[in-house]
Formats: sequence, C-alpha cells, structure tokens
Amino acid sequence: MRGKILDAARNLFASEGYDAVTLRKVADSIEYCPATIYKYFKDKEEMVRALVEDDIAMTMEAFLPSLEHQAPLDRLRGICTTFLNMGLEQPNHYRLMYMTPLLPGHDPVFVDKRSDPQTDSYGLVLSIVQQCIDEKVFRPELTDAHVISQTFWAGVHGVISLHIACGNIPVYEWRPVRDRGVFMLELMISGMLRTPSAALPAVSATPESAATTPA
Amino acid sequence: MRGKILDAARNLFASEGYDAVTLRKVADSIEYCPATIYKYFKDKEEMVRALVEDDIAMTMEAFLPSLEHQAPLDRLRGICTTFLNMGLEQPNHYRLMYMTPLLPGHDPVFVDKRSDPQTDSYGLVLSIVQQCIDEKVFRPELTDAHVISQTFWAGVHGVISLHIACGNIPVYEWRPVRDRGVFMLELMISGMLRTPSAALPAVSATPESAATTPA
DNA sequence: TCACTGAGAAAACGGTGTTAACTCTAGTAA
DNA sequence: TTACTAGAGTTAACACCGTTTTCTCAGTGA
Repeated sequence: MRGKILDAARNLFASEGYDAVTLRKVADSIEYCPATIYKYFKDKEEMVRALVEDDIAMTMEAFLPSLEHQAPLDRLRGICTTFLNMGLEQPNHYRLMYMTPLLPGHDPVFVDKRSDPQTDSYGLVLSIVQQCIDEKVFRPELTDAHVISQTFWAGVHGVISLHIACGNIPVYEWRPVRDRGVFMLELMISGMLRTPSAALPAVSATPESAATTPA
Repeated sequence: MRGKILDAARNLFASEGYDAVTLRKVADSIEYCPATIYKYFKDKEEMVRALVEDDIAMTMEAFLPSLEHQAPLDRLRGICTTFLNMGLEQPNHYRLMYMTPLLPGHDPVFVDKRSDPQTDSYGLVLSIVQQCIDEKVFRPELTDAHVISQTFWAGVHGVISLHIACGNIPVYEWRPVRDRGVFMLELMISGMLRTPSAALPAVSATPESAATTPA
C-alpha cells in the first residue's frame, strides 16, 4: 500500500514534473482520499523522502557495472559518468535529490540511511578514491580521500545542476552538456594526476539544441 | 513604491529564508493589503524576478575590484572567488538565482537582461577567458572560450550549490567549503594550464563545524 | 459641479498541506 | 453469537497560499 502511493507519486513526478506532485493529485490517481495518505506517511516530506531513498538505492545499483573495471581510476570514471547520465536523463529526480535543501528538522533516520556504504554512493566513491591514492595515481600532496571525493562530486554536480537550473537560457550559448560533463571529469582528473594526461577531451562547439528540462 | 515592496521582500527573504517569502507576508510587513502588490507586479514571479535582477547587478559590481589584477588568470581567479564568497554568504539569494529552474513561460526581457555584457557576469568571464586564451595561458587544444567559461562556472557553482543542498548532512564529513571552493578553482586551472602548476592548495582536514544554510 | 482615474481595501475563489471526527469493516475474545 | 476493538478510509473543516473581482474613495482636470 505504501508502495502503491509511492508508485503513483513517482509516475506523477516523472510525467508532470517537479511542482506537480501534490498530495491531492497522488490521492486522486490511486482513487483514495487525500487524508488516507496520512495513515501511511507522517506528512508530505516523509513521503517524498521515501521516494528519494528508493532513488538512492537505484543509483547504487546503476553504479555496480562500473566496478568491473580493473584500474581504480576507470572505476571512478565509470561512476562519475553514470551519475552524470542519470542526472541529465532524470532531471526531476535529480532536482529532488540534490538540489532541494533538507529542512532543518530533518529525520536522523534519513541521514543515517545515507551513511551506509552498502546503500549510499558516497562511501563507494570514497573507497575508490582511496584506492587511487594507495596506487599513487594522484599527486603526492593529495592525501585526503574526502577532499578528492567531495571535489569530484561537486564538479559533476555543478555541470548537472547548472544545466537543470539555467540550461534553458539561450544567451549563454551552452555547449552540449554531456560533452561538458566528460570534459569536467577529465579536467579534474588531469589536474590531480601525478603524471598529467596528454590532452583533454574535445567538446563540440555547436550550441545545445534545447534544454532537456521538463516542467 | 516598487522599491518599498522589493525592500520588504528582500528583508523577509534574508531573515526568514527561502520559503518564507509569501505575498501576504510581504504585504503585511509594509502594512498593505496583498492585492495591492498586484498593482505594481503582474504576479509573484515578476516580483521575484525584479529581486533577482537587482542581485545580478550587485554581483556585477562585486566583480569590479577583481578587474584590477594585471594577469588575466588572476582576474579570473578574483571573479571566481568573489562568486564563491557571495554564494556562501547569501545562500538564499544564491538558491533563488542559480538553483531554481525558470518556468517554461519565462519572460524574454529577463533573459535578454542576462545577455548584456555590461549587466551580466557571464560576458565578463567570457572576455577574460578569451584573454587567457590569447596570452597562451591554457593548453593549446583549449580554444573555445565558452567551454572554458561554462566549466569554471559549473565547478564553482557545484561547490556552492552542493553545500547549500546537502551541506547539513553530517555523515559526508564535509571538508571546509571555502577551502574546497579554492581547491576546485585551482584544480581546474591546473588542469587547463599549458605549464602545470607546482602544487594544489591545501584543504583543512577538519570537518566543517556546521552548515551556513539558513531556513 | 461632474465625470474620471487610480491607489488601496475587502472579499472571495480555487488550490495547497494538514487535522479532527466520523463510519464501517474485519477480526477476536468471551 | 455477541461484544469489543483496531484500523482503513471518508468527510469536513482549518489555515495558508497566489490570484481575481469588486468596491471605496480621494484627487484631478474640464
């Protein structure tokens, strides 16, 4: 039943966009009365949070194929590009997960869920970055895996979130966002490498056709 | 009178946070009736937009001191760190300006305002990046000023916006966000330089005390 | 004096999240 | 069988939101 509500919310969310998720519409779409939802969720925030938790778990699954690569740096590449693709393909979910500040009275349970390395992706990135450090891939002064992980995260997140928020403003002559994401990733890697890479990837100079941001 | 409304909105916005800006509260705080605001603004979005336009102009002014530097790369550094500081010091305004997608039916006038190099900061960054290219500061394959500008923007934006959205989740063991912003900037520069820099800036390994994100 | 204009207010409309009170059904213990 | 209980679901309301319609009323030019 909880799942039924969440499925309805997820559909509504993906089809009609970020602002369309209202308790009454969710209730309507499963033909219940709005108040019924409160039998299963404390309030709307908790419902949305359950949605985000599911998405986090799905993110983790999407990362698994990247772990097949032998070199830790390639595993890091794979995870970052997967993250990039997910953010660009599902901007509504991305906005919900990473662009909406949690309210101050956040549930500790939710926060704890994020810390489990089996569930959350940050711990995974952290461990792979540590492997890169151990194999002396990065410059010798780069010793803190947290700094590196948070920087990679911020870089890829910057490309995605800026595209979602400002990607439909044409005057900036945006270059293709996927190219820019890969460019950002390789740029950060290149800046961190002990032995710098030969060249950075090319980015198409043709402006982006249209933003992929739904309502 | 328009200014009176905007001032009230700005105060309410900075003091009570992002979600507290409601037409009724703005009207109350200047002791007018809510409907009166509609004599001066078409709707709430137009009021908020006027607020953002003012902030954009103020951003531009804050950039001016950075233009004093002789080397174009230092001008770029100055603008990026100024942008970083502003985002971290005024997260509510930042969220409004760069983390809230414009609705599809956006006003072209607003978009045009963003394109004016005298008013908007993107054109400024673009010209400085072009000067760096002309002075052969960057790698030879980096020829498109748009790609570079958009990447710098995304990098700094990533640090700021990720901090605003997720900075109060303690399990990530965030390193100090200001340090990370500088690190990100120097990392991107280092990756782009024709002659790589000797070392990257240090980042304190002590976790951040608390997020600076208001309600 | 009179019509007109425009600032501001009052009140309502439809929408939102949320809650209290109620019905009704299913299951269970005596 | 009967009485009781727990809980799913509904109804109706509350307070708040953005917005619109209608109104008042003071000021102004002819």
